[in-house]
Amino acid sequence: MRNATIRDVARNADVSVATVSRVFNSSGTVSAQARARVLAAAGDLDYVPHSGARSLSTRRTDTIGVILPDLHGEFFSELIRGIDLATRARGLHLLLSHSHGDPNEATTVLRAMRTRVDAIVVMSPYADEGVLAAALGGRTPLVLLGSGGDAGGHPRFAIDNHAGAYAMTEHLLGAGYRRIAFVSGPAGNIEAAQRLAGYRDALAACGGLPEQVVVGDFSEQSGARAAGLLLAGPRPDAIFAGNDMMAIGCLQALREAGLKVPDDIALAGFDDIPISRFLDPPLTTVGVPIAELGRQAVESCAEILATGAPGASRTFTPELVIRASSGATYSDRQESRSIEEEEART
Amino acid sequence: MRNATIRDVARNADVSVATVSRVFNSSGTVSAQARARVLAAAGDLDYVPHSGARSLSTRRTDTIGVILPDLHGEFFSELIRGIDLATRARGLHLLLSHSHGDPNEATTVLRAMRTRVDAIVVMSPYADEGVLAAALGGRTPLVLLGSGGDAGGHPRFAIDNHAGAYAMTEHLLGAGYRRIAFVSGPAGNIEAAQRLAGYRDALAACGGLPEQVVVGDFSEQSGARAAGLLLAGPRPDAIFAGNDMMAIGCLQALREAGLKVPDDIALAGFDDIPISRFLDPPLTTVGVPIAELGRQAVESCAEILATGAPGASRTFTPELVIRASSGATYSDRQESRSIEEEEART
DNA sequence: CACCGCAATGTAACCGTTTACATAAGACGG
DNA sequence: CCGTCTTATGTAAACGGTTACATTGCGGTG
Repeated sequence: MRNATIRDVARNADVSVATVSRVFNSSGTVSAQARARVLAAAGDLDYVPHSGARSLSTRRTDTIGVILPDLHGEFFSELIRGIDLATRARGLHLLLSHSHGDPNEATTVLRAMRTRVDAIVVMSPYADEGVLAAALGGRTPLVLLGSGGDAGGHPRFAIDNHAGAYAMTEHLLGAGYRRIAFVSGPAGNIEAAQRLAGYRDALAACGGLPEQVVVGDFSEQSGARAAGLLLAGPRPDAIFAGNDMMAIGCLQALREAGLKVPDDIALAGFDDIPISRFLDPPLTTVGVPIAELGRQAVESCAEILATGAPGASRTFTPELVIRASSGATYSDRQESRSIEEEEART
Repeated sequence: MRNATIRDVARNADVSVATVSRVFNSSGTVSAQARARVLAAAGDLDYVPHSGARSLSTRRTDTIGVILPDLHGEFFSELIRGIDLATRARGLHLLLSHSHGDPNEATTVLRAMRTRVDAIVVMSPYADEGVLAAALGGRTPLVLLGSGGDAGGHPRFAIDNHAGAYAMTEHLLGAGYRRIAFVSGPAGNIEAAQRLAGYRDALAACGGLPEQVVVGDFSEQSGARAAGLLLAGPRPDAIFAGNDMMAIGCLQALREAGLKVPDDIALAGFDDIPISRFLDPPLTTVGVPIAELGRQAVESCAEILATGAPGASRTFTPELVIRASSGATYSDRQESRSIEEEEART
């Protein structure tokens, strides 16, 4: 009940193993008759080439490894969806893992993945890229997802968090809000820091309006907690949450406190995860092309594998998605989603 | 710049390859000195065993393959999270793919995965299990996730959709609603059919109340569409959506129609995805231990790999999660989540 | 002191592919 | 009718591990 090997197929088809291999790889030349016999024999034996043996001799695995910081919530399911789409389109497999912020853990995961994949996509908003690259021994191509420190020559696909947060803050200011609070992502998280900076800079540019910041951890729970804290002090007239999940938490806390959004207090998020538009009120947020980000990271891997050289990095400038929660004109339907992009060599 | 091999390590540590292998596999006996030299040499050379070579000789890949029908939404991200947790805990890798309902596609995906994994978890609410098993040639252990036809001896981890839907319908009846509409999942989807049957049977048991069914496809959009249709006809006093995503779509459509939930119309969902409790009003739904389902499927794979024999199937009896959307007492906080389970040999 | 048992280690076959190279068989022009 | 080219095919050596089996050295025993 052993699995059939290429030799079994060769024997049954009355050809050599080389011919069978050629048929399965569409390489070299094979006569029509031989090909037919091989395929028939392979079908009979239910032959599938052993991927380990193949990768041993070709030094390829046709697999892309993906390491994400977390797997909670819709952001990551969108990201995985985009990644899966791209790998499928290219006939690649997808090996998935996650790692929390801990660089040691990330290193372990990377090393374990190293020999099983041809390239790795890492989203690590904490760890130093140098550490990551070192864990790979410089041999496995690496593509970075999300903002971070120096990319060290690896392609990076990120969004311009500062610009997004700046634009959103400007939008809220433009709508007349003056006491805008910000619910930040966790300390040490680079994306979170950039969003916070965008918010701060926009306030500063507007005559130095006072800031009000509460730190969360990107989860719904922390958003609810943050809203609670904000309501306890001098009440802001708008809350800008560092991501949509926290905005959802805020929304719930505000509701429980008996406040109407946006009448009593405006609310905005960041990411534009799919549910945002289904909230009540629909959430004004910063539109991030999540799935597209994943897709391009995989394409970039494929490019490295094909050409041998790392391709260009790309920073997406996110677009405001104005919905009812910020009190502005309800314009959910317009949502053009024409993503501006900006090319940049690292 | 070749990757270091076991022979390089052996040479540098002045031992044989067998000793190096023993160190890396904690097998056989190795003296403390030899072990130290091997580890030092391996560190110097940044040696990582080639997984292809290893799988070629051990016939193991230490990888679990997972095939899901879709990757949209929070249900799947929860499922993947549970699966990832379990694989990590066991030192296994996770190869992920998805396939739509099409059995041919599922077969292709399965065959492509076959040699790369030790066992496969498949969630396929459409395809015939026989087809799946055939694609594997009976050699790769298979664990099924979700309801379906005959499992053919493979462990199956599912929830009792009928019981869940029946209980929810009873709950709505108990709350006084009499014109309860059901938004069903797509035709041909077994889980959807079971939920529909549960709804029907509960109505029948209650003196044969009239049913009102609209077919959706488990997406938010289809939920919104369904609610639109229901509002066009004789208006129900409660809507029971076949999953939470469609309930979210319904919620939005109802809101746009100017109806208050639950005052004007009650609403219930199925799955208890994490966001459900953050909706306005919080959604009454059928609690499914999503991540746990994924976790157990992986554990079952591990069991097969360890013992060689397929373990027991398990059907989870879901629990009602009563929140405000059904108009009953607001009891979100209680949510005990003590999952009843039911053992069953297939 | 011969012998046994055991711990530590080495040797080499094998796992299932790919592929460089060799070979064979026609086809064809001269 | 013979080189030469082309096309089709076969042979065997990698690829990098694991592991059965052989070997060595040593302490303990009768």
